[in-house]
Amino acid sequence: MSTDDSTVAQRIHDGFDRLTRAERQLANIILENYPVSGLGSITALAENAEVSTPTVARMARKLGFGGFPEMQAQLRHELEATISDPLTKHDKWAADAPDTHILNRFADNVIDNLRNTLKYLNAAEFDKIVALLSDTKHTVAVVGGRLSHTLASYFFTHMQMMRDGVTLIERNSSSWPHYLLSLKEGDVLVMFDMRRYEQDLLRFAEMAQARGVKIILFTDQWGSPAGKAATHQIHSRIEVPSTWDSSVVTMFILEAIISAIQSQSWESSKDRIEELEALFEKSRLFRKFV
Amino acid sequence: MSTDDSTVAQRIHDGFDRLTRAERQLANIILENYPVSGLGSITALAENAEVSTPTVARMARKLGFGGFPEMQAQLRHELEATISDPLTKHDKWAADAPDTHILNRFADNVIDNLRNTLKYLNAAEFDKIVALLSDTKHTVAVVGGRLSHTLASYFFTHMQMMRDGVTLIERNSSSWPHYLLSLKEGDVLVMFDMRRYEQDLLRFAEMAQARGVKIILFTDQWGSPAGKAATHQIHSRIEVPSTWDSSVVTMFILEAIISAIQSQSWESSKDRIEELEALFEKSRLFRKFV
DNA sequence: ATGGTTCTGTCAATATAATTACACAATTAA
DNA sequence: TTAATTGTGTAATTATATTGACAGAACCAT
Repeated sequence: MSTDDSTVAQRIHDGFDRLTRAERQLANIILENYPVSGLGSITALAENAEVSTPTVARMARKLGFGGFPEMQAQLRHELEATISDPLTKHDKWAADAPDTHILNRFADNVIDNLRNTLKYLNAAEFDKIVALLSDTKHTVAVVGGRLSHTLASYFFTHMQMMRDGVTLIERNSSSWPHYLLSLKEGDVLVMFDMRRYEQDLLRFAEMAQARGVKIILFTDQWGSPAGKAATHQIHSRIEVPSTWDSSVVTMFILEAIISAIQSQSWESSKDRIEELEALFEKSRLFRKFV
Repeated sequence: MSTDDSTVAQRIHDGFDRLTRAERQLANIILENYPVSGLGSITALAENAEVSTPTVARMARKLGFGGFPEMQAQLRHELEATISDPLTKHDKWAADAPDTHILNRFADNVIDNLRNTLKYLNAAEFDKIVALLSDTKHTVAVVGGRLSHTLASYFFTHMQMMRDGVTLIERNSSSWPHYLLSLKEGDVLVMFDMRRYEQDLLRFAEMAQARGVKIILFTDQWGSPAGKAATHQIHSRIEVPSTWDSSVVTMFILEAIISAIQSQSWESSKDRIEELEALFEKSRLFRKFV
């Protein structure tokens, strides 16, 4: 009996002549709503095709499977191939390196992370976040954890170029109460808290929430405990073949947000940016190196 | 409990905040390969998510189903709808947003950047960079420009966890001569210089090169002038539909490098990292907030 | 640190699914 | 028509999946 990996549909077609009356009846039901009808229990399938369960089991054998569960596993396997995005199946990224090279494995993984993050990211919520951050009537404070401080800093740098009233909260939590004092009701706190969630950030979030501050939380797929206090949160997929987690997807979202804010407030920020560029030009003169 | 007919994915998202740690872990596995991973037995799913079977059953209840089989039936039902609906497209990133939404445009663009960057990235050179950075006989200094300082800082933070002799050079270029003094022949300088290349960085690179320092330069597709002085350089694609450039691809390569260094020097860095983690645990006690 | 609370896994019980054995039905060849 | 053959369903058996009870672990507030 063939133990190849051809699809169930293929096997049914190839072996159709050898099938008996009841089996053909069953085969047609399977093909009719393929492959979903084959994914329930053997009993359900048998009832659906109006044959007995042993008929189903026998046919699975006849098609070369060890039994019904084996055939079902094959169906699931096929389904997976059908459903997954062809983009992720891009076989190689760095052409001159083997598939197993870290660059290729990393690339597959990151794309997968991005895809799964975006699949479940709510676009309406994204837009709300952009609106909140564009609103210059309220100040924006940015805070990050041990490893995510860099993301906070990256975001801050760009925000600062676009608008007034943006603060980067220092890494050292002993100074946080001071920052808290200056946050008023309606102000916005952008927080980063990834795996190995930090106590201090949770406390900070709770206290900020108590003051009526709106919190935008960037966290991972499992969710920081600070989520309880957050107005909006974005979950990024962060797992990669590494000892550490990946910030790539979060960075991606930050950039998309920055871009959205920018295009939304282009008129008001255009001058600001030009002015800023001019200042940098000028300051360069002072910084003659050596 | 709601007995509506919303999708499992929907329910997971709506109820995510109410889910516990193990449940979130499970939820992510379900969403990761949706809906296929949920179509096997409860046992298989539990193993896949590394939780116990009762956790799976409990979550199904929590999401408003009568039990696991009921949830599974819903998954099959959804699948049927998805498969028979020819309009379901898999070529969108954020499914609930229009093609023209910034998230989708950004995603297309970033993937393109990644693809083109990797296409022209030399794997052998990548490996040489990894080897250079793994070599603890020489020190590593990291320096960035106005906007790329965050990348420098991100890289530094991770390098510091893996090995000794890593320095982050401050943003302010007036102090750079001091850093230069401590760089000896054979030492490694990691430099970031993207579009709007900075004079100071170029000078710094030249002087470092004169001292026999090996320079690893991260730059954009057009190449920083500091490339003349660099031993190795990596060009990332940085253009996106935004006023600013994207750091996503560079971040990706940094993480791949970090991962490669890590797995190469796992034996020697394992203890270091454990020790570090222990120290962080301890210091947490001092950091009681408020 | 400590006691209370919530979470989560192990194990046992129960329910369901899948297979086997077998008897009868249908089909075919003489 | 009838004996042989093949096909099919029922019922029993076995295997597997699912759920429930509980106890230890983790977490949280004090």
